[in-house]
Amino acid sequence: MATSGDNVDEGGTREQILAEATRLFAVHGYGGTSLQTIADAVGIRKPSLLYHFKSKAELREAVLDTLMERWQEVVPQVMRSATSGERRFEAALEEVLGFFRADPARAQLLMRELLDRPKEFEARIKRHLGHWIALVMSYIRRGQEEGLIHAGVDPHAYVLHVVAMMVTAIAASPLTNNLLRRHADEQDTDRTGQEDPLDRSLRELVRMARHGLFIHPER
Amino acid sequence: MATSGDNVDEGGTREQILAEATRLFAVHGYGGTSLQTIADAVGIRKPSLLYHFKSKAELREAVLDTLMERWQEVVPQVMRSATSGERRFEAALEEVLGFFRADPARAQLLMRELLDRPKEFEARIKRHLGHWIALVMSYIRRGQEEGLIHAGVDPHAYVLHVVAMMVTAIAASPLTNNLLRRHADEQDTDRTGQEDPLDRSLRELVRMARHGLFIHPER
DNA sequence: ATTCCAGCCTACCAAGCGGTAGGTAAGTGC
DNA sequence: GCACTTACCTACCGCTTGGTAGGCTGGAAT
Repeated sequence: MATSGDNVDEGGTREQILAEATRLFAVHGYGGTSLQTIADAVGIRKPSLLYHFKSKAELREAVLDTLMERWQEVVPQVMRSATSGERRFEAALEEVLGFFRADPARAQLLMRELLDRPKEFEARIKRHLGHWIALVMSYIRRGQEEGLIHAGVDPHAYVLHVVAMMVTAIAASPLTNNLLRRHADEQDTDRTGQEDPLDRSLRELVRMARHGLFIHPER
Repeated sequence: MATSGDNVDEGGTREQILAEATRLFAVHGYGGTSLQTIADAVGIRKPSLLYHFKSKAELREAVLDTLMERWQEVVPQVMRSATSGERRFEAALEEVLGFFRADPARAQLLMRELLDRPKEFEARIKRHLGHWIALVMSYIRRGQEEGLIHAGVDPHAYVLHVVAMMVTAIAASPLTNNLLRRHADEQDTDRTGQEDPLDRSLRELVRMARHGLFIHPER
């Protein structure tokens, strides 16, 4: 465990395991990833892996906890964006998108947990997102009272849809990329000859979120 | 295999297998469902199941093909809704939502395929949805030319987001239900004392889709 | 009457799974 | 020098998995 190990990189075996497990769980799912596969990816034997994590389930917990930790680190920045000036909403939205774009495995992991363990997922959401969601909701309600936001908006349902959209858009980006690319088209949209399909997808997402919320979305 | 078999219901063993497999694949995923479990659910032995479907992979194909068949049966009605009068867009949207609400397993199944086999999923999407998506896109473009629809809308990205939203909203409904329910609240929203959270969620979804598209969404 | 075959069964297999037992080499503290 | 810990290893276990081999049964066709 010397600072410069006997191999090449070495960044702490435990951290390496977490990284590989995150990646593999995201791509193949928890049930679809064997401890053997993870151990191979790290370059150790299976029992060595079980030395660091007592069971596969514990490894999954650790992976999700790490993900949520990273999220909690970002929340303050999101809040800061959300309370500085006028474009609070959009800034916060971009911040959240940035979190998932930084590692799309996060989005895939969340979608898989939603499908595989809905009850546990719900608990985790409430624990780590409840506070943040409530804040955005109160912001929306204030906007409604001030006449800036459509009265017809259901704040809670709206927030959930927008969050779900962001996660889905990132998790589905390999597919969206291909679907949007072949329509590179007749150079009619803008000036950029070719734009990243994910950028295009997320731009439209933000536009939809804005128009769904504000009475005067242009500005 | 008489019309009224020796047991109780009997609706064709093959069809029963497909039904149970669809349900179980949706809940636990393809890899998370063993042939044994499916056989138990149907009430036969595993080799009998493999008599009807040569392999597990073939069973999955059959399940997805059946799902897509059902979808193809609905498409004409969606089109009919989409070409009758003014509220084309919303009618088509409700029709699609109805398809998934009729059996939420459909939505879960699609999300799982998206995550587990993105390439095959993309091919299937192109084959079965390509035509329909292109039609909606051309409708949007016409609306833009007529000044009814925001010029800023990216038709393709918009359609993909809305479809993804619908599927996600249905697939995540068990979670959404609980999250939205506890806010039964202070009777301030409407007149209905208690509304189905899924209805509420989908109403907001449709509202978002409408405001994201039309320049004058109210009417 | 016999043949055939669909539809189901029991019995079995190799491979892979998560996890355990127990050992070893390299440090670390006293 | 010795006890102890950390981090890894080989070897193995019980169990489940998808899939196969082959046998039984009852109804339809010849």
